[in-house]
Amino acid sequence: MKPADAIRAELGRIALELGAPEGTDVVLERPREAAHGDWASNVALILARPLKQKPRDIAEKIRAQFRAEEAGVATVEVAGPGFLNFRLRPAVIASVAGEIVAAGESYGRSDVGRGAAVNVEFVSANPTGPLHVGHGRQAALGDAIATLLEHTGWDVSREYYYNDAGAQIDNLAASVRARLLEARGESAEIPEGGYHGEYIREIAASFQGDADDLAAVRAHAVRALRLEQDLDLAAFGVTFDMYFLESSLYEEGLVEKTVAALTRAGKTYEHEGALWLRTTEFGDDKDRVMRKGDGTYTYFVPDVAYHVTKWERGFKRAIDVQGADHHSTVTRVRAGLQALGIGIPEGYPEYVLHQLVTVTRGGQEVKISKRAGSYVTVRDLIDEVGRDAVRYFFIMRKGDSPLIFDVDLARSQSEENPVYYIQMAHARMCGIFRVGAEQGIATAAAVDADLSLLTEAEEQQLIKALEDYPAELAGSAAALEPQRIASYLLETARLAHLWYHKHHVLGQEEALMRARLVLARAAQIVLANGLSALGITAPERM
RNA sequence: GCGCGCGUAGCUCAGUUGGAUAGAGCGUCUGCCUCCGGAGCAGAAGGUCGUGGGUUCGAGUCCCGCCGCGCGCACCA
Repeated sequence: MKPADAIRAELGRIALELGAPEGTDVVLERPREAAHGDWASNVALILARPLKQKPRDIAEKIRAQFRAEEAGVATVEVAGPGFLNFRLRPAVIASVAGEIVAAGESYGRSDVGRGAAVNVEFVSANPTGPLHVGHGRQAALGDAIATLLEHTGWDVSREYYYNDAGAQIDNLAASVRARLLEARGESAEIPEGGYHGEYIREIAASFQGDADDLAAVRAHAVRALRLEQDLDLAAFGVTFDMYFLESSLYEEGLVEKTVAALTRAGKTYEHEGALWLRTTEFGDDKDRVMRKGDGTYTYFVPDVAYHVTKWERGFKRAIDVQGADHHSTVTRVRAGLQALGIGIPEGYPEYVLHQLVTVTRGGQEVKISKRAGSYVTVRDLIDEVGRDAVRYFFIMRKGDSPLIFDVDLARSQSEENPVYYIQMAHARMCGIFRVGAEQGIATAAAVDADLSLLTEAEEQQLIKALEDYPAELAGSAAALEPQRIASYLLETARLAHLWYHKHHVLGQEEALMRARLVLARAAQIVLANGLSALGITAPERM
């Protein structure tokens, strides 16, 4: 049993004895001030109201009844308005290092998801050009969220939705055709809203067939760009379980079927030649057109049909990672799903929206890529700074905030670069074992070492951080916020560097060295597990 | 104008879902150090958490108003 669990159990027992209501949540947290101990609890403050007593009086009673010895606690203090501060025996803290080494790769994982199926949809770019940095942010966020969910017991399916049926695909086809005609010596204009990038010329050049056969041009262009995007994703190391084509919704009649179901449910009406959905019944500020006067559907209708398939495919949760410029779809898609009245939960799907990405080099904003013309591509970034740095930078800020991608910092091999700093901490831990082996020292991180020797302040601090990893992972996954793990890793790396610089492992007296080897291994494991949850490699040397 | 998001140290940002005296890195200042791996360590200065109210034992965190910035407001996607 972990130290915190022992305290929690003891607090729970006493709370019940004092007459606390059933289900009182005993919360333990890390005090901000080190002077306040290793763990603190606010139970006494929580119980003040139901017990109709002063918080400090309750705290005193709890302190009096607390069996410190059994819980591994050295001191219990009542502080401030009624907090209980606990200080653990150093040996109890140190013992955690052994548990981490014993758990290894599985350390930090949990089973809160109980194997339930979750669909995580991300990137979902239109096949009209190479992936841009916004897609990159989605790829990094989506993949990390998916992995975090896997590490907390969910059965995750990564999905990519190709909008291959809309007007923008017509623009793509027309753009390529314009280049084809141009090559044939005819004057041709890229249409309004068309695509001007260099890649359009490349696609035109690789087209073999009749330039007047627009359907063939279109099919060729979509195929070429899907391939292109696959290469972008491969370079990023992201793989999907499912690629879903918007066009298949039409081919299989699912759009029609959804419209019919909505009509049958009585949630639609005809007005001025169009078919409307009563989205105002579900929180929208005005009703929305589903079928336009020309008989075609507005974009959110296939989106609703698509999400119905997610539900019908058995996904208890669906998470969509999108740019914040799409936030207007949230209400509409959810409204459509609710209007169907088929038991889909209200918050389905969940959305993770992110703000814009700005790329800077030398302090100046970079806007242009050679091939894409008007925007920086994911591939440009990966080629320049590497996959790991791109991933870390894209998730180190919460999605709600705009992201500035500093290329100079991302490629820098210095400790100012957070990715480098974290990976370096991992490599250093590995280095201890490598150098030890080279010197012929037995460096097995044996869990039977006497861990009570790990009493230095830096050691205790590092171990406490390592102990927090499972809770950080669970919190990060629950909130769908990978940046928490990014921050956590940075702080943990800092503590690992600090310890490494101050206290040597190799060359110490045997028993102490054996204990420190366990700590080095524990730190290595946590850093590696955390990096892997973010889709970043943990090099053994750099 | 309406909707969503953001506003925390000179700069870049954390802030564990409402806890105690709001933190880190960079930069600045002072003093050490040259170690398994490229520098690091100790300390200092730096804040009205945009602003004004509210909720309560307690607010950076929740609610309302205002200011500023971003995004979206189509029978486009």
